[in-house]
Amino acid sequence: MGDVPPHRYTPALAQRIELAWQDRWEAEGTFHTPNPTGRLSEGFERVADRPKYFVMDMFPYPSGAGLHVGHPLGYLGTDATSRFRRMDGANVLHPMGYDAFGLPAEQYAVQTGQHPRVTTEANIAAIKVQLRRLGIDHDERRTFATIDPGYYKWTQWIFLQVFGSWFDEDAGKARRIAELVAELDAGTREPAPGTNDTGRPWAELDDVERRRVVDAHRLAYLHQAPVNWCPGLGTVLSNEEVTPDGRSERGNFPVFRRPLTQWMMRITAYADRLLEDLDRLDWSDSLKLMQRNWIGRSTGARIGFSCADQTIEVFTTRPDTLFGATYMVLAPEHPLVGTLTAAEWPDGTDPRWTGGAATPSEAVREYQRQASRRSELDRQDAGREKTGVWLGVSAVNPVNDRELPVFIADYVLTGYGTGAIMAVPGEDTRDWEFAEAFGLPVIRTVQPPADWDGGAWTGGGPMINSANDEISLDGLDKAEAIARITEWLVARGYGEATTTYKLRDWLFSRQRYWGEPFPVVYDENDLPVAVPDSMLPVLLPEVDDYSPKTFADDDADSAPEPPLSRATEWTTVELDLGDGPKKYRRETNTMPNWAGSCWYYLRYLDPGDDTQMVDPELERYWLGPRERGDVGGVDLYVGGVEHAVLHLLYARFWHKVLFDLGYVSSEEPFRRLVNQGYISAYAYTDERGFYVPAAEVVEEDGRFTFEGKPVNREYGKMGKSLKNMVTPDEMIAAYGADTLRVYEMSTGPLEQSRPWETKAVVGSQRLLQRIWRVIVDEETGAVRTADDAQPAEETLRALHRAIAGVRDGMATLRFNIAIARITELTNHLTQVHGADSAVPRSVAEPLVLLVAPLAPHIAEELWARLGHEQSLAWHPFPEADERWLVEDTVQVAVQVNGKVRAQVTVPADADAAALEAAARADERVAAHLDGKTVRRVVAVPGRLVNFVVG
RNA sequence: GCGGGAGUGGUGUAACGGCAGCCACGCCAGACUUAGGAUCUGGUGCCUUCGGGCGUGGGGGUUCGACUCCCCCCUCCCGCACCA
Repeated sequence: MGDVPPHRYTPALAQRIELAWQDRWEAEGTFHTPNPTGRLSEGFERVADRPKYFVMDMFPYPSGAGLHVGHPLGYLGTDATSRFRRMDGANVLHPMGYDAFGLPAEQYAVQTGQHPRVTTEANIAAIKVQLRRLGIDHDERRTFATIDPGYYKWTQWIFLQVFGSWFDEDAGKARRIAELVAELDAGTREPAPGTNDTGRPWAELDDVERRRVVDAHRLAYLHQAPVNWCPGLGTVLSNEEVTPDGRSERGNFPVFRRPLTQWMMRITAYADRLLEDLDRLDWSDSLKLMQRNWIGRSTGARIGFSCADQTIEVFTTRPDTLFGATYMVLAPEHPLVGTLTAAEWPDGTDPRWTGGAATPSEAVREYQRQASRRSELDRQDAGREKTGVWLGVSAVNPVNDRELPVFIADYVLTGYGTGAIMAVPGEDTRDWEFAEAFGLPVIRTVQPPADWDGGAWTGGGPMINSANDEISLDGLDKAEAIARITEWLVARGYGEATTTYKLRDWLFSRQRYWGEPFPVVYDENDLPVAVPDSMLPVLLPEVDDYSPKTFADDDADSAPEPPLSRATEWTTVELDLGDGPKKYRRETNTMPNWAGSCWYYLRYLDPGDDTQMVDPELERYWLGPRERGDVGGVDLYVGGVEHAVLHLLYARFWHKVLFDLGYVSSEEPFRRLVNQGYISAYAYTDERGFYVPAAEVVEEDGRFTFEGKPVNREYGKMGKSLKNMVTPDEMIAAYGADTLRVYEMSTGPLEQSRPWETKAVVGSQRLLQRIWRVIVDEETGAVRTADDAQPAEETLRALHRAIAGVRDGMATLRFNIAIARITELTNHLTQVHGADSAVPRSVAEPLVLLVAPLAPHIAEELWARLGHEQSLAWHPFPEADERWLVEDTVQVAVQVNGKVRAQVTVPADADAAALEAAARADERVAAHLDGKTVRRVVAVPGRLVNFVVG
């Protein structure tokens, strides 16, 4: 054991410093953020003239799985940002809460045999300890969990606002349901299409019928439809929670379609606004694109084809190709299939069309059976051979009376458009493939290029073969042709221009225990009734068995059984809802776990407010638009890209409803959003393919060995199964939290994913040790700065360059470049001022402040040792002085034909002529120019000179 | 298949259209040391006949000048995927 100087910045010293400062921050309420009004407004006068800055992480889900060093990455990024903005003069709100309802928490609880509240709260406590140990500057007064009754009371309240609203298509916004009723009563509005099954006028309906009509308008409505039933989880799932191969995102269980009555949220009403407002957000293009794709708006036309005495409605984005339709296809599940199917095959039916069956109905039945069995699982295979059968009938093309045989085929999906298509093999690849397989004709209506060698031509070109007695599209381009034919179809009553979306309404019911109960009861007519606000929250009852009834994974015929339905004392309730005490039946489904995360950012503003969801004045202050046309919202929201379509779409939807109803002044919840990268790690397998502990693998000459035996290196997620997990606790024990923070932030821009490399962490520790040594004498512990010394000019330049660089890195979330500039400054100081030359205080102090957002504990400690009594958390961040950013003299490169041949030193303000003269005076340049003709000279002041010679 | 993003030393990365590789890891050498897995200093893209030459996935182009802009191609990652 050698002599470590007694006052070196060792891991042990780092621990002591960190724990002490964490205590002090808490005791002094250093990170308490004052609100402009209300119960958290103490101290606001201190920050009243500051701009506000609301920075947030996607809150964690305390699932109980172990935390590794990748988890805090985003939190460290927002923490550095929050600390920087606070020092730089903003009133910063940086809160944290916990998303604690939902499947994983419940599953973990089931595994451990404990009540989900017990395990969830224990997990939350564990995360809190870790966040505190990392030194994160959350305002702990504002924390909450979605399972707190004081929180979910307002989740339920928001549900009731959604339930109490309808979407007025004319106004393009949500309105109160009472206004709908008033307009229906007054006769100024008719029920929306599809909301009145009776077919009788509103005035003639009885109370129950009227309520059914009204309920069908609501933004939250009960709907019987095929849903994603997951027997393995014992619950239904939203479309967003089902993977493309028909499995649950959580748990990877098979999912089946089966009809059920469930709560839905009418997010489709907001499809256009959700799509269009993306343009107003400061989000990455890739994220916006994911949302655009999910919403999936496509414009086209709806066209009716008559077939027997029915009309087959199709949706197409290419009405211009209508003359090229040669057959039609319905989805196997299409409702008209039964009615349209002919009694028998006409003579001479192509055997490929019959599926080998004796009659059309037999063929249809068999094909439907196959299709349902195949379901989602291998429908994904786009390259599969096209299959289908003919119904034995033909429809008529309204444009030319051509007979179009009608097929069913599983390449047409029930859920999209109208579930039926007109097939145009000439211009659609899928239709071409089907036509090939079934021997159907092709009519080209777009002229393919001369060298086109067959197949569907989906590109542009002039229209051909597209004329009848009344209209000709020939020669037109696609856009004109679409406009012309749509006009014709509308005029003749054959169709209309229309828009469809991939986005479906949001399935909002879950047959689970661990979620928010619906604030809804059912009356004697089985119609839903809102629980009055005064009776919120509807508390989640205690039950003996909170685990859901699950089934064999593949038991498609099983039916959901919500755990709450077993709480028989709870499910029926006597209430007086204004017409005397009556018995009601409670809703036994619970909300999906997305509900709680849809609006939590609003609750941070004052989680203790029991009188309202959010104080409008606080919302305006923290989230309101900054200027006309601004969407408002959280100033910086950091989280994983996996929430691109789930949480972020749902939260935007709720926010817009709240905006329409006047509860919030901002149009969007998250103004700027950044997806932090992931930390991955190498993993190693031995010759048997088993994972070996990654920490014990050694590298020699590019070879990796474990216990002397060679192993294979893989790269993947960090976790127990790959035996490559590294925890924050281990790293903090070995280096301290500040080192871990600096290391994680130094490995790249926040958005970037990166590999973990434990052996590189020491570099960050060395940096902090050097900074420590700049200020503290390792032998005596005394502060060794020179209080009155004037820094050398060179040192001042280094300092101000560092300040400018750190500010740039902080603003752009590229903490790696901020750290690089701090390192440069530190290295400069250690070089200029060796062991016996003190660093001027006027340089040491700004250095400490620059480091503070990234390594706050060591910075506070050094700041205190420099004699400051106050925490530096609120101290102004250093400003770069332009004077020291510009050099008096600069080195410029001299190029000859673009190649650097020399460096010359010139005054910084030297003009082009002076630059050229200086360059020509350099002997190496002269040598390169000797005997050649200088054709052109490019001299950029302060940058370079380039001689173009011939 | 469609759409998006990215390819820079052994590694993570950095470079307003202007000196490619800042900073760090690793590696090499030295200093202080009984010692070094501490610390400090120096070096470290490749090739080289030591003049220099070549280098940002490949190939073209624009430009006095391209990692950066444009076109084609390759590879990897992400998203969507029979969406009419």
